[in-house]
Amino acid sequence: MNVTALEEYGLRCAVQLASLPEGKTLSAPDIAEREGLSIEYVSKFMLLLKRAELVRTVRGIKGGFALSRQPAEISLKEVLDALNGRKKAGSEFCKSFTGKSEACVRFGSCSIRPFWDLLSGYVEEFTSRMTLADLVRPEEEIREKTSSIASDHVGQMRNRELRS
Amino acid sequence: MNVTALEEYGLRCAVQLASLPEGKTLSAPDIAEREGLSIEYVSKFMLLLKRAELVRTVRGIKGGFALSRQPAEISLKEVLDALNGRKKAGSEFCKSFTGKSEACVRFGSCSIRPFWDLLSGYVEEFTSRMTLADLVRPEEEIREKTSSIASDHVGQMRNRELRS
DNA sequence: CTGAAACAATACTTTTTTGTACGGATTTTA
DNA sequence: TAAAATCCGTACAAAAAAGTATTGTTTCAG
Repeated sequence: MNVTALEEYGLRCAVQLASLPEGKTLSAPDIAEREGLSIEYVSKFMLLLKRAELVRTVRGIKGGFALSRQPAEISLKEVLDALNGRKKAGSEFCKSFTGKSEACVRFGSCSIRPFWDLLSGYVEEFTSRMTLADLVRPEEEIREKTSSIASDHVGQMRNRELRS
Repeated sequence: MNVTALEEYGLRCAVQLASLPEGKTLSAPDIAEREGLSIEYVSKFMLLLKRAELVRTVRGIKGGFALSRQPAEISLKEVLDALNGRKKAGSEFCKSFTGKSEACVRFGSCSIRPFWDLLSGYVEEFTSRMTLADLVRPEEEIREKTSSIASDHVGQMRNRELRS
């Protein structure tokens, strides 16, 4: 389970936009400069973010990129999904299978799937509730927020247990 | 953030061994058969697990593989690390950098790093406390266990907050 | 109106990951 | 002791991901 390059660098570019004053735009060369990345690579990320409608663009000289919504209204999950383009997370492995069999052997009963599902469930919740605005604030405030996400998560799991 | 093929299929093979009666071994062809994977591919995983000393082998005809410890004593983190072979999780991005700069631009102050660190911290804790034994038990018991891991996690975060 | 600077899009190259193939070493069994 | 079945290890091929290059379109400024 690892972070992809697209997620890592694409998120950085998004954070650059999030730290921009309202109404301003930033050009690809500017972002590339600030992040120490190549202009072409930055352009690639920005195109993905634009297609996901997270970013709006201004063309022509003096053009550039800006977030299409407030930083606090854009979850990290949205950003990461836009960059990652729908990967097989968790249960996708059950269908697309590499071996001889048509599908996964454990079709009826499988204890590995719930393991991945629980883990990725937490990741989803965490990234859904963190926003771009959180990543332009000082470090200390992040820890505070994650703590509350985690305790909500526990609450939800308890509820699921009770219902079942 | 996605699960690699090595993690997914390698873990399955490890679980096959975990569900084996004490003292018994399972050959690569057997595992391949049970998982619907190719023998060569299975051999690759088993080699990795052996090198990490999670698995012991018996050579020659009638040979095979067995876990070198009790399933309950082998964490999923150990298995996944063995398969994944030390990837750049989180903070590795700060050093190995793709762009022009020597290292990451945000060297002094960075709020993206703590985000990944907190997330991967949870993943580490989760996978450290789940064991192979957990994955051979029925699904329902997994949920129970994950719930307790999560609430401990919250407790730890609270403590960190208080100390800082 | 023309050139410069920017976004848009696709094609291309390189590197990594995924998965297979094969030859050698080891041990049991007949 | 020889054959068969197994692990061991590397080399190889195919696919995907990571980055780069290039060409086209838009817009501003002079």
